Amino acid sequence: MINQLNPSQKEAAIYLDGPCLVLAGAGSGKTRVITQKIAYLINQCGYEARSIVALTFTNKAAKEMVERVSQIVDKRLSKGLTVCTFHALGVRFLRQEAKHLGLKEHFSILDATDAGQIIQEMVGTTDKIRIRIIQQQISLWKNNLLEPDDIQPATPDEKEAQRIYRNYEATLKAYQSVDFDDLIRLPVLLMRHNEEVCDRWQKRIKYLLVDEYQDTNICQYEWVKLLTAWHRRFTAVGDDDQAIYAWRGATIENLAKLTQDYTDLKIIKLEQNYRSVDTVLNAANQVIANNPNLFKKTLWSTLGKGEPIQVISMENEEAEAETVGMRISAAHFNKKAQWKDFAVLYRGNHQARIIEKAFRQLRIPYTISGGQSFFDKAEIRDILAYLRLIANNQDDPAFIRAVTTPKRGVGQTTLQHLGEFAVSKQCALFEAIFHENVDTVIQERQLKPLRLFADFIQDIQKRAHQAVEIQNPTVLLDELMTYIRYEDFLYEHHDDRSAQNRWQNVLDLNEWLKRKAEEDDMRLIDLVQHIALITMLERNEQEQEQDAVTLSTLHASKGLEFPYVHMVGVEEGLLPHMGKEDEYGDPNKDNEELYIQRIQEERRLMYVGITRAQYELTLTWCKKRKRNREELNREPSRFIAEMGLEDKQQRLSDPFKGMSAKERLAQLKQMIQKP
DNA sequence: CCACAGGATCTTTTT
DNA sequence: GATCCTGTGG
Repeated sequence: MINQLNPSQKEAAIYLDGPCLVLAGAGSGKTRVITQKIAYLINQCGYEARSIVALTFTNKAAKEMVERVSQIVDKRLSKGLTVCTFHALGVRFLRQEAKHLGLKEHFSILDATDAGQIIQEMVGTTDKIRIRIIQQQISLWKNNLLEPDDIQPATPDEKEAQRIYRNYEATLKAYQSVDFDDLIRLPVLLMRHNEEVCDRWQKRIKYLLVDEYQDTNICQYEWVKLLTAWHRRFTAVGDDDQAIYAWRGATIENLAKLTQDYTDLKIIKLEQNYRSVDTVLNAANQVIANNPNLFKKTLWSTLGKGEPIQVISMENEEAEAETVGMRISAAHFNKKAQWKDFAVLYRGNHQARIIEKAFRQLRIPYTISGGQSFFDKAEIRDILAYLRLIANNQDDPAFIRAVTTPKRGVGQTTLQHLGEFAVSKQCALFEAIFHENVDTVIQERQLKPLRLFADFIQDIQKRAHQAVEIQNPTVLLDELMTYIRYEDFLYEHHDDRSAQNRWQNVLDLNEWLKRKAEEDDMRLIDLVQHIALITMLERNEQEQEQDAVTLSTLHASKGLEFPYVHMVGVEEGLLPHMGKEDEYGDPNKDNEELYIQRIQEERRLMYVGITRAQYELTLTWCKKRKRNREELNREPSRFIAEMGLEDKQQRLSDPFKGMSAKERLAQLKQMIQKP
């Protein structure tokens, strides 16, 4: 098995003497190295699977890795192997060590939306931009392992944010909740000042592998360092040219820091690309050459020269979507390629909508990867609020959502009274209902629906905590659905088509929960925490192998590859993306250093996009694009110039320009007949 | 005191 | 197109 690797890959896979950094260019087979290394550890070196941990950033990457490991390692031997995201390991860690942090085992995990709402109340404003800024600031502080007390506020805004941060922390504690950042931060804090816990985890993980290392933030760096401090055996795999999560606190400096912190660090470069033809690779290399880089590397491949890259200018975004669809359609028939050989990549999620519309009209099957999460849908959040409340009745946000959806005669004012009462009694909203003096603030008439609701939740709760065999999750879920009459609720509030759609989502969620509960032998309440980390509903095996064009954001496309790639909206302002000038603070003062760094990150994003293509790459940009109501004139992205496409042949204008629907169709037919 | 209907306002990227 | 916010009716 190991023999199928090239010399550098092999070296990376079998190096075990100490810390190891693998600098893996795009398409250089880094997943292969990681999976082979895991196999090597288990098959050749006698490591127990349970003592190996591999960390990724996305569930998708984790899932793929699990699959690939299972192909090369015997099932019995790979049992107990941990391959998951940083955050998922964080959940596992915190559940196990909850008591050391004054946290209950079934703490809630708040997503960004929940956190935003909490902050909104504390700031006392509806200004969404301001809330976002504060939320981001707090998140950044957390990712840099800064406690409220560590912060020396330089501006009034920062002082305000610090105040909120303190307040926010206290609120989370009261809710028995943690946010996404805490899933990494709290384990670090605990390991730092609890020797017993620290020791236990250090000895439990005998080998650690980290994927996409360039996307780690300070907190994650520290966690890796702590977890491996005892044996110092780990492999980090990354590519500084593909770092695209600085906005989330990730810092490429972590790669450099590694060389400083570990003087015996073994650095291995993977430079052979197994994915792309020369034209694609050259374009990628040319673009990224405009960025400074930490480690010099030159990608090469042996897949041949390839077709020239095409750049097409479009009149507007409708034309763009339609033309891309038609080109894909034509290529699908001409090249006898499958739909799934094509991808359309874009900067922002909102761009997907118009492409979807065009694809539906053209009858092109597609799947959207990334983008709006299944778990962000209102109906899903509703159901999850119930589950969260059942798992943790101190979760006030979940309580508020559940008790008001569907409406059961509990409104704003009642909740406000209950809230004030709960604050005075220092208890959760849910607990306040059962407080003996609650009738002093809430009239009997308002109290009745509250009590009814709380009794029901308590009943389910009691049974949900029992062992799996006694109380099947299926029974509890079905009972919950029946009690809250959610299907009726949906039909009362939406037209039939929409309601049916939403109800189907709920059924899908239920199916998923039931299946998962059975697979992993878990109780319903144990599953709730895992859901918080999942962005997309994992489809069944058959469904995910369907033949369809992939629509994806550039961010979500990392790690994927496609024979034919279209990147749309390659325009100044969109890629590189520019924030609104008048957002906050003055744009002139917006310091230059920051601007340069932002452009560099956008350039890496462009690089990621280009390197997704195996054989053919097409870039499109629009001369006009609608933004809100105004139609703006646009210019091609600077990155197009940077690719150094001198050949004028590569620059085309929309082949369907100015045509009527009928003419376009005729043109398409012609394209299909004549390659 | 509660619920709903219609209007304005967005849209970077994600665990 | 979807979510928030506001004003009006039950």
